[in-house]
Amino acid sequence: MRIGELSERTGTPRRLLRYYEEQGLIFPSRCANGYRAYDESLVDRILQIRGLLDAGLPTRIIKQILPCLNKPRVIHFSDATPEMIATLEDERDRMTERIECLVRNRDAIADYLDAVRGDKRPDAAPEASTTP
Amino acid sequence: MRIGELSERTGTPRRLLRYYEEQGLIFPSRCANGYRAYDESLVDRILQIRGLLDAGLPTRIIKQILPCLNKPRVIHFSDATPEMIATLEDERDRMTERIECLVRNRDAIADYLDAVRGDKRPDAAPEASTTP
DNA sequence: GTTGACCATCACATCGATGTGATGGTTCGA
DNA sequence: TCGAACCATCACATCGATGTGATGGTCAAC
Repeated sequence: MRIGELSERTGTPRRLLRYYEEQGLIFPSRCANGYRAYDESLVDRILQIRGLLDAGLPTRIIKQILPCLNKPRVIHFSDATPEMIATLEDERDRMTERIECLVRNRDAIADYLDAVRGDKRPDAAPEASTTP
Repeated sequence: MRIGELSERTGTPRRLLRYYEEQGLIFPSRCANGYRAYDESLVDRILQIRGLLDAGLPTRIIKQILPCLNKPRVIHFSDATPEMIATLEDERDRMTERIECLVRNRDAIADYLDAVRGDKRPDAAPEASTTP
C-alpha cells in the first residue's frame, strides 16, 4: 500500500511515517515511480511504534528493540552482540520501572474515582466496608 | 530543605525543580530571604513526577492527577467536577493502554533475551522444550 | 569585609516529536 | 489535455522538556 492508505489505517500523519523511516524504524520499499510501498505487516508495526513512543520511549531505543520483537524467533541470533544484550536488559528493566510507576498511579486514580463514585452512590460501593 | 538538597536527593536538576513549580506541580513555600523551602514529602512527590514524565505523561496531565493521589482520602471531594471525573477516567484508560503496550513489548524483549541466553547455555533453559 | 557556596530571576539554546507549507512529479479519469 | 488526488523532497515552525549561562542577592566562615 502507499503512504496515504497506511496513514489512514494507522491514524498517523504521513509526515510521521516518513519520519519513522528517517529514524530507521521502518524500511518501505519503493515503486518504480519513487512512491513508498508499505507492506501489510507495517500497519501493526506502526501501531506498535506509536504505542512505544506514547509510552515515553525515544525512537533511538525503539529502533534497537524492534528487531528483537515478534520475529520468527529462529534466525537472527547472529547479530546479538554483548553490548546489544546489555542494552536490551537495561531497557527491559527501565520498562519494568515505567510499568510499575504507571500501574501505581493508574490504580491510585482508579481508587480515587471509585471513592468519588462511592461517595455519590454509597449503595453500590464495590469495596468490603459497606455491609458490616 | 532548600533546592540544592532536594536536587541532590532526587537526582533532579534545580532547573527542573523550578520548572515543575512553574507548571503548577509543586508549591514550595519561601523563606524570608526568598529561597524556596521544600517539605520533606516533596522528595517522593518529585520522584513520582519524574516517573510519570518518563512514562510519557505531560506536565499538564500530571498536574491534574496529582491532587487525587495518596491524599488523606477523606476531604477534597468538593472539587471533583464532572469534567474532572471524565478527564481522569480518560487518563486512567490511556494509562492502561500504555501499560499493556509496555508489558507486551517488555515481555517480548525478555523472551528474546531468554531465548538468546538459552541459545548460549542450552542446559539451563527455563522453558519446557529441552527435555523431551 | 571579603570570599565562596548557596540562592534568585531571566533569557536563550537544544533536542525530539510533530505541524505546515512550498514546490514539483505521477497517475488517472472527465 | 486538463484537473484532482496522489506522491516526492525540503525547509521552517512549534511545543514540551531540558541545558546553560548571565547577573545579582544572601549568608556563613574566615
